[in-house]
Amino acid sequence: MTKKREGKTTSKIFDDHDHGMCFDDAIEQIENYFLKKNLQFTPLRRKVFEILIRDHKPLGAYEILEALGRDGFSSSPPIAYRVLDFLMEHGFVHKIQGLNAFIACSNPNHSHSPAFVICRKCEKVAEVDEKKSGISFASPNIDNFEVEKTTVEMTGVCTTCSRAATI
Amino acid sequence: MTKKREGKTTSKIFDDHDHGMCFDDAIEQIENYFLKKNLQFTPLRRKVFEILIRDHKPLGAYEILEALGRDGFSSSPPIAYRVLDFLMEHGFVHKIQGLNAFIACSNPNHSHSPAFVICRKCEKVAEVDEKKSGISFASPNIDNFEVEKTTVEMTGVCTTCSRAATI
DNA sequence: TCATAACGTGTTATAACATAACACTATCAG
DNA sequence: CTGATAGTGTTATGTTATAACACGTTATGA
Repeated sequence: MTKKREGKTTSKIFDDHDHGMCFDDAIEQIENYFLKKNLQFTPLRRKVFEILIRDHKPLGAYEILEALGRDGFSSSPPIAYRVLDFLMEHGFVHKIQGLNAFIACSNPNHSHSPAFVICRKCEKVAEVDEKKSGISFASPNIDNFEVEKTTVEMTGVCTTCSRAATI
Repeated sequence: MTKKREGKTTSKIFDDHDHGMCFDDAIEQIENYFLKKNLQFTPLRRKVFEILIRDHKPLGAYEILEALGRDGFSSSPPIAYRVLDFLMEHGFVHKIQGLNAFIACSNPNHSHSPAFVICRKCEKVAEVDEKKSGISFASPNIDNFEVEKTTVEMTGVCTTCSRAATI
């Protein structure tokens, strides 16, 4: 058994969306995207994305592999890593560095450099928009260094977990 | 042999400091800090810090272990991880999540939430000040979520590496 | 039509990163 | 002297990620 990655929270940023909506929308969006780009949205790729969007929480590669195995797919490590790399390239999945875990993108429709809010107790993660969250990178270029990718993760304790701790 | 982590750059942010100065200063600062806090700056802890500040580049835990071994210290994994945890707790070492590597802090004297600029070719890393770099977290609290720790890493290609590629 | 190249999936093996659990010593407060 | 704490050491193992190669399918195009 791997490390637990579960929990609940009522903090607004963690669940301010209709998840049924989110799931259907996301599938449709990703289908259209790959159709338009002439890329294959194969059963394996679809399944991996569904596993991630279903729970809408970060999953480790080996958790994804277990889920694949349960659903009759091959479950040797390169399977998951390859598909995850592919989905990340196209912005439908992000890696949470602080958890060595992967999460489906919440805003695949607009290009963005996402920031993540992570509860270190329940490990729930919210993807927040740069603008909404008040995070900003004032200068995209730092001293002629061309930034290609930014990782922003904010770790703390969500309201639910902090309330639970003081009861 | 582990992955290579070396390279050169002339990008200003990567070497706008006097390294000899930096080394001596850093050692003095950390000594004073632990003295003041009544914490032990043991030979092992000193050595790990020296290894990191010497090169002033990110090193993996196992690279640090090799260096420890060469210098006559024990080199089983927990040795490095424990000392690194200790030094990180006190802000003298940071972990670069994107590289699974550790680097000596460039500004141990003032509390800060550091941001890192990482060249994905030479893997050189610069620690930049939030203010100087134009990075800012406009709101420390997001929807009642108390942020305890932020990870900010910007990956790209430094001027030296991008010049080398086009020649 | 038959190479051959590109892609997607599959396999085995191994590398790279990190921690658990316990042992031993030294130091220090009571 | 005794027990608690801190620091280091050890063995073993857990967790995350990639290398290298095999095989089938599909598209290209000489």
